[in-house]
Amino acid sequence: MPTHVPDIVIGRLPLYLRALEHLLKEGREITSSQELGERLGYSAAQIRKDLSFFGEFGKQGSGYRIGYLAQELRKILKVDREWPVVVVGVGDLGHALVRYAGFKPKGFRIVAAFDNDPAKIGQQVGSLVVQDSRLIPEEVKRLGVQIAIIATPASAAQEVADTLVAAGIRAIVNYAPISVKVPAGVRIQYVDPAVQLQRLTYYL
Amino acid sequence: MPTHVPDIVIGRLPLYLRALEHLLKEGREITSSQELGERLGYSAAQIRKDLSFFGEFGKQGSGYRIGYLAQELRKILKVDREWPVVVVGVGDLGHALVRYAGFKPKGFRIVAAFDNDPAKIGQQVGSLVVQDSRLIPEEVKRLGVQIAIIATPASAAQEVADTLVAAGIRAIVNYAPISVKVPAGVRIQYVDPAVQLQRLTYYL
DNA sequence: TGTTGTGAATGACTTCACAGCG
DNA sequence: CGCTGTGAAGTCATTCACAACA
Repeated sequence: MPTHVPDIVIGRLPLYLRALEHLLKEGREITSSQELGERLGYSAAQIRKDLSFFGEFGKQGSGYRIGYLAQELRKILKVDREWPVVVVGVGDLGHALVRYAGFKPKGFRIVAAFDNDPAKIGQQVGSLVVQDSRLIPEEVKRLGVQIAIIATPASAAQEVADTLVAAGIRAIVNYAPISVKVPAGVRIQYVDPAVQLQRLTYYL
Repeated sequence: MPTHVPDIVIGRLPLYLRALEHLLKEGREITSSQELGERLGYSAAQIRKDLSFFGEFGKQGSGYRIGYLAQELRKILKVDREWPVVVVGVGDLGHALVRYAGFKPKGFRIVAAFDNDPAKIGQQVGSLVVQDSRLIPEEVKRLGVQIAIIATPASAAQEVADTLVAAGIRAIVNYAPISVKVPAGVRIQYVDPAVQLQRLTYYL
């Protein structure tokens, strides 16, 4: 429905949702843009403006019903369902992501893990068995997966990304420390642990 | 020297540095804002403008000497040295971060790991032994650490952040799925694996 | 010629401020 | 009365476009 929503707004919505879920867990039922903003470090106006891209969710004078707004945000973000996700690269980081308990309650389930190291293929990780990377095309198609996490070394990331995209993947979170090229229409998010730290040292 | 540099510019510099290091590894000596931009998905003008906050690093007609520009960026970002870093929370994710090989070449070394779980305290992780979280204040001071990574559950993150800040930490990367309050002057970066995924589903 | 560095122009995002309504 | 939703204003970021120069 919204004509066009800036990426930067979409990027904040999961944070709003996360804060609402925490409030709910505290037993709260109503909140305000003011309170949300204080928790998250955004202005109240920012939050109201962001939400206004999608509709009217609050009540003048009282604020937002937390459960309702959370559910609306889940719908907007399409996390009112469970998305299957594959992980490629089962080193320490990939291993941790495959076992990460935080995905399930947020709408994601890791359904397959791949590696090209014969020593890792066949190993049990969480409830999954690591599969040969050569099976990515057929498994991604078979499982109907659209989302992948890359956790390989930098040297493998571009080739893995190409394979994933060819197999039908349309969204990638890349933990490998390199930028990869993907065709228009494929979204990608970067998480390089070292880059996160390097964004802080300037200020020290 | 620069009057004031927007955070968003600082946030891109580590990506420029990373791309330059990859180019160097490919044996290249010279690059251009054009080429860098194509690799990273930014406009050439963006890159030139960003660099112009800090000085003049290129040559008209030819471009940038890669090794030189990389070294200048390291100086600007203050990663032309090795920063000690502590990790709090040694679950799967913390474990992977403590052992992550990618920090060292980017200017960081994990010098201590803490957890409050008696089953984890005393365990060897990489070259470190997990210490009791109660030792954070004295260890952070003793080691002179200014940077911390939080990889605890959400429920512990605020208390851990408070302890870290009180101990002298001035920069935090928070992998816990919650926003924490820190006093002005303490910088914080968030990496919530589920949020990264939730930023993608909207577009599917 | 090719590419930088940079003011000027454009575009995008955030904040303001208040009408409107519960 | 308090808080939302939202145009308008203000601020910040990006792109343009070109002089300067190797």
